[in-house]
Amino acid sequence: MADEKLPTRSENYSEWYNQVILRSEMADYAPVRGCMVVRPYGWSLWENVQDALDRRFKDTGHVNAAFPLLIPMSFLEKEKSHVQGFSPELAVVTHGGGEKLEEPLVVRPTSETVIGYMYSKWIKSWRDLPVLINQWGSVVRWEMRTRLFLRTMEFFWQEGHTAHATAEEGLAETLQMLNVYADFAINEAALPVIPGRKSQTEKFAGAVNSYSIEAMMGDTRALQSATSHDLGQNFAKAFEIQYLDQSNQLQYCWTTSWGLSTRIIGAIIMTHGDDQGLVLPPRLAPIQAVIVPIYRSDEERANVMPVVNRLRGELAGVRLKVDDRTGVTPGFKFNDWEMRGVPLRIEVGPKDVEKGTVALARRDVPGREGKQFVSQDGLAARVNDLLVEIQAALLAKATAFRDANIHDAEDYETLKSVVQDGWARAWWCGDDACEAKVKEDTRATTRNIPLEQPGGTGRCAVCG
RNA sequence: CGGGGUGUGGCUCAGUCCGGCUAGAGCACACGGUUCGGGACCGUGAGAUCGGGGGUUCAAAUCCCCCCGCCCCGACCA
Repeated sequence: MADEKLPTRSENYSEWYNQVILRSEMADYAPVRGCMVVRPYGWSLWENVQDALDRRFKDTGHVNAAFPLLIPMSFLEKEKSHVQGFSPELAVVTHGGGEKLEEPLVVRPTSETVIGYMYSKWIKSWRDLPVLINQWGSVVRWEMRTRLFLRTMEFFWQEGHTAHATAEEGLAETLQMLNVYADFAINEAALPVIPGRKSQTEKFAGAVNSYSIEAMMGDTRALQSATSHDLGQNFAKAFEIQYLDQSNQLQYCWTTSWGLSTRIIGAIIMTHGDDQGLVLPPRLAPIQAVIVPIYRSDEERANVMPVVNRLRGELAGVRLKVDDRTGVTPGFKFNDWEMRGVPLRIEVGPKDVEKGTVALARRDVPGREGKQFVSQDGLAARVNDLLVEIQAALLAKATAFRDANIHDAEDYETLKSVVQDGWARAWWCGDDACEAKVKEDTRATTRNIPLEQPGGTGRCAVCG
């Protein structure tokens, strides 16, 4: 709880981002460089993310399971492009039980290989398909540069791995889960993401095609917020995941994988946060509303607390915190909860007790304009309505910001200038050379190819 | 790994160029009092092998040599 003001978002975005995380007590630096400790407040947000996703996974027929952390090196080597893509960032265990291991083990950077190995044992018949399994856990990638939540060496995520009988089913699964992510991002996290397909150079190591949802951060940079991969038969062939079809023919399965990580928390912070700190979408916020009782004397306290306790009871359906800390002033508490992004603050003081009111302050509208005095009667209904309203307002604001920073580029000059401070939406012929040229000239990368095409000329903005 | 910075109580830093007495400040922390509707104030107190090692000197946070850590930019990426 530092007393100093945050750096403003516009003045130093990355410093602002770090300070918001540290001061809101979401996470902390670990003793190992590049790693992160997720503190209870941050983890609580992650649990809400997990719940929202798990509901969706179960609705689409998936079940959870757990696979091992350590994977024999030889497993990764079975899929050529997979090992090529991941080998530079592997953490490798060479010793165990005080002795050098015959075969090194890698700490999983992702689990396609072990899961593929298990699937090959489990799947024998078309009756076994589809296999729809998800795992919650953490993975390790030896990143060169790290940032809290956005890119740490160990990160928490879920990874779904499915096996199907046909290419069509595999693709349908890939797109279904992409849509699940988009639905989650938009409706739970209030992130107006754009779902689409990655270019061939940007796709996952070992995939036929990768799909992603891309979100725009407050500095207009893009953040890949979840991915869904159509693995074709690449992993099925590497691990011999085969089944007998109805005509007794041996067939390779078609597999998919999809994942969403704690990076989404970074996305939420960067998208919604402001100069006062975090702004959390009500549907995911660990604390949706905080009651700050205000009193000076024991007598005032005796008048205020019964009202606070009554309101606490009435707000039973809301994730609520009553801040009864002594020794800090109400003004301090206001700022403290704003830093933590709590969507609604309810102030109850002696004047409110007298008038039968409370002060209601919404986090997404800074300053006085976000504060109103309302009757204690019907407070629960009003709070619930406001939480819905705030959720919608955050999405609307982020959508407006995103759209204001996406520019159509029909020719190369326009494209080059537009990507300096926003996203360009441009036609592309699909050629790697054009993609490389853009990256060379502007350092901008292709993000994804939206599933819904935007119209326009249909002529490549790079090569004409 | 390349380029640029930086290392001094828990945090942010001053002091280093030009060596000098007991290493300072603000915040945070503990206790007491006054406060309390937008980050309170006063007093008292605790807390530091000045990143590590070596050297020069009567004397080193400060000068010299070696090592280490961390931060930012680039290559990599959920």
